[in-house]
Amino acid sequence: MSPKPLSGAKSAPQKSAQQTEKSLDLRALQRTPGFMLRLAQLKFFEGFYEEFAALGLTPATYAIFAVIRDNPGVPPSSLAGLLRLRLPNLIKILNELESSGFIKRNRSKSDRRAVELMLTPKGAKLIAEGARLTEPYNRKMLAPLSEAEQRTLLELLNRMLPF
Amino acid sequence: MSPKPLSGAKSAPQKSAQQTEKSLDLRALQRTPGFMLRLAQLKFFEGFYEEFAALGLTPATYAIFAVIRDNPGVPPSSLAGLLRLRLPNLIKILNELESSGFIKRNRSKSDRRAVELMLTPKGAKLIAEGARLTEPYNRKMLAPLSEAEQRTLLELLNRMLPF
DNA sequence: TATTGTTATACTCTATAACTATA
DNA sequence: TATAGTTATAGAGTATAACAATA
Repeated sequence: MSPKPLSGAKSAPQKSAQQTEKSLDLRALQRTPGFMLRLAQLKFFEGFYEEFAALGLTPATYAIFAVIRDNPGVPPSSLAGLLRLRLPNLIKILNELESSGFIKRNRSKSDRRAVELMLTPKGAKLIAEGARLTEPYNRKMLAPLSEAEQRTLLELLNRMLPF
Repeated sequence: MSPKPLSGAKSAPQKSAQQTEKSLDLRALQRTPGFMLRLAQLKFFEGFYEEFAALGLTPATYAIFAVIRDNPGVPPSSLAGLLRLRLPNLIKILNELESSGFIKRNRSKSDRRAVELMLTPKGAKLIAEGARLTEPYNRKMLAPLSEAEQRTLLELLNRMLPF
């Protein structure tokens, strides 16, 4: 199947005047996976802020909470590597989450340099509430695709990445 | 560029609380399209900077050049809407591209507020050189997928978005 | 000496308000 | 008055360097 045609076809050779947004030739960018991925990611992030604003969750904090929930004791360095955040930038977020009472830092007994991250009950409650919004949010974002296509998209993204 | 495994890869077994990066449970995030899209986009952008650094192109300037090339006379407002950039941020980039001699601004005859953007020969040459790198770059980024899967991914992304 | 976490800081990207010149 | 473009500026997000504590 070929990429969906534009809302307006390429306007013939050239009018010397300006183009309106609807009649632009965007085919080159539509065939550019990096550009389309950026637009898709923007759509998801904008939708996320709308959907999760009431809980105060951002895409970054949602991911942080989810990883700590599923991996209690995970150290900041692993978390940073996984989420593709630089450690100093993650530390700033962790400081806020800890001072707000959502997470707790324990020093490892076996290596006192290491930190073990845990959710507090307050943090666990927050991510549980967030998780309840996740399915309808994803469904809304992926609405133009059938359920089979949604699964295919997710599978292809996973295969593209070194997980 | 991939998150490097922590060097603590000693054969010593881990304590119950400590998680190494390799043994983390990431299934929740792997099932989260927004997170996977972010990782995929990061991969494409990092690869882009490596591949196009010699030309001085960034993902943003590449897209700007491509749209002006295919739509000479396009106004900044349409370009911004299309690329999901705020107009003031686009203007800054356009100022640099113009003072470097890659693009030209013409005032519209019919509406003297409006600006028509064009590539200079220097700009046309640059995007032509960039376009030659595009196919091998995309192939490299999408290497884990078959060609049919690459087409499917692109089609699904296009269908997800309001083009 | 090397590693984990942390602080400080700079740079890029993005967002908002206000100004200009035309309409 | 409204619109296209522009400027100035503030805020996120992201990057590197250096330090403290521990190994």
